[in-house]
Amino acid sequence: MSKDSSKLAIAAVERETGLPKDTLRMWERRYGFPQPERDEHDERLYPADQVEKLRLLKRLVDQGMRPGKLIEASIEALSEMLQARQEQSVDCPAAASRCNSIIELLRLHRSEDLRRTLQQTLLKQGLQAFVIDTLAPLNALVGNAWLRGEIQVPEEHLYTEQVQNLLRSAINAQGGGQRPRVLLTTFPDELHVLGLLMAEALLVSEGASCVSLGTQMPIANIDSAARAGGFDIVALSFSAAFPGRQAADGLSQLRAALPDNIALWAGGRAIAARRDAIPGVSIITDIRETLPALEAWRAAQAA
Amino acid sequence: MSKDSSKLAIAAVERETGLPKDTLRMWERRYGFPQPERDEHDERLYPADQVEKLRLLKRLVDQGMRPGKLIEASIEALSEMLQARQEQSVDCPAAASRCNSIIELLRLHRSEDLRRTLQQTLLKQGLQAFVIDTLAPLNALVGNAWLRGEIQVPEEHLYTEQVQNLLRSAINAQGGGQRPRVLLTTFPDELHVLGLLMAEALLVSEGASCVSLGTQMPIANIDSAARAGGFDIVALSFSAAFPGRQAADGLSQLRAALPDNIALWAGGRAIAARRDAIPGVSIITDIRETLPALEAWRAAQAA
DNA sequence: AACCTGTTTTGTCCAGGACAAAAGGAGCTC
DNA sequence: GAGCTCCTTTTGTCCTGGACAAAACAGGTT
Repeated sequence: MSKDSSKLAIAAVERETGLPKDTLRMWERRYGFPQPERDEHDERLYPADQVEKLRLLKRLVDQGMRPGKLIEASIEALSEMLQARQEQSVDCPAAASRCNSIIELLRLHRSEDLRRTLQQTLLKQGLQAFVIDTLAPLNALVGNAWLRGEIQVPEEHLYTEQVQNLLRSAINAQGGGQRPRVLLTTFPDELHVLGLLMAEALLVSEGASCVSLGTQMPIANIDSAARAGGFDIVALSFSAAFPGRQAADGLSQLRAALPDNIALWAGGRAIAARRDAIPGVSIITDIRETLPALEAWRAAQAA
Repeated sequence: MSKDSSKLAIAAVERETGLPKDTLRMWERRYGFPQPERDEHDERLYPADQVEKLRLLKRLVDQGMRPGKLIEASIEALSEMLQARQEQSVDCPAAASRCNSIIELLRLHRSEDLRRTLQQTLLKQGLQAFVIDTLAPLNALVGNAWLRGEIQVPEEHLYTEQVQNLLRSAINAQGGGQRPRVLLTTFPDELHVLGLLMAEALLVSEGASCVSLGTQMPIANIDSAARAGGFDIVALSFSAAFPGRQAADGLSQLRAALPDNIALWAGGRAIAARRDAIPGVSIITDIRETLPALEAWRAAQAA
């Protein structure tokens, strides 16, 4: 056997951890970690435990820690630091117990029960309350569990799939809609779709006419699509992991390109953290503010 | 103004074209194209027309052409070569006219009409016929139009979004299901989700119990999820763009990891092209074969 | 606290060399 | 002519080590 799949090549490590090859080499050069073995052609081979540590490092660095301070810590110490970052637990106890039982289903891979529970909760609460009071805290909990390594890739994907099925059913069932016409999408490096779908569900349920272009839309295309489609509002979504600076730059650029009569909304964690406002861009720091923002737009139009 | 956004840095070109930085530098070194300008710090700045040519080159290379033979051709010549690649048009004329009118809606960004037309077609044909006779040829046409540059990123995303909404509604409406239990997903470099959803829709409509993990699942996770969930079948989807060799390697590896009593199905263009069978893997060369394959599995179990 | 300003940290870029993996082609056999 | 093996060319990815901008930090001033 020539290949040992427990040791990964640098390209595989980039895929698995999200750390670019250049950064992996730089850390090795500067800090002495990672210290991959070499194959017979002098190419790096990363053992599984180093990849695991890199994964933890990446998560902490994305949270704002500096790699130089973390690099010597053990896997256990890094795990604990991630554990400690479970701030902002859900405030309402009823919502918390509801969410925890759902997470439990997820952890046990009880996909059919998960589907049914989500569906029943949606029917009981109605679409708007479901999105605001159940999905929003649930997303945060799943995100935290993921950061802490309590759930793995399959659980996280399963969750995303189930929620997508549910939200897209709800959105599809509404159809039509009047003003405002809203174009929803994300910037090129943003892959998370749930924030977008939650916003779309809320807006559609209030009679707005929404078109989603999904994730990863280049700025020039957002601009041209918004003009061509006669939209009133362009709404962007940013997950917690998105680099705040890049978001601010892109928003300024898009704002400059769009005509003045098209509003620009931006929502999500990456944006909420930055206090510096961008002129002409409405910042939606919490999903709850979506509907009031819609009200405000309609009121302004009536005047 | 220090930045001219019509010239892109190398990282942006990698994002826009999908060509890795290393490859961009190598082509420049070897073939003299692209020949980006440099900014004041000697960093590459790619003009928009070179980026456009790179985009066309990437598409042709993905189709199997060699970069060395194409690199000197003009943008117009490359466009024509992509035009020429519109083989395998839809055989049934009724389906063709249906599909072309849908593509026309897409091109005009008539998203609401598009949604309504798809929905009506689904109701008229029923789920199975809709997937097989409408979506499958439509996917091929949209893919070709995309390769030829007749439609842009926003149109392609809009199409994907609308079809996702529709299919996920249909899947979500069914619920439950009996044996076989099927786990659906794709390998790590595969992002296309529509093939997966189409397969899921077909299987669910015949009473199978499906769980989708979405796209991009590492092989080790597929294996563990399949064992933990008590699945009978693992079904993988490969789009036309997926490198056939990587698919074959991954399938062998997964087949070796999975216990014998879990079947492994693989479908999609990348697989259909390779005639060499992998022992223990069922190749589904056409979406139409999905339901017969299900029949066959049930018949084998009854015996 | 809010605002500058210099310093340190960190990531991305560059050049040019090397070589494995993939594709193409030539010659052979059935 | 299809299928096979072996050889050549093409192509992409990896390597090293240097450079420097951009971001984060720290310290002093208003």
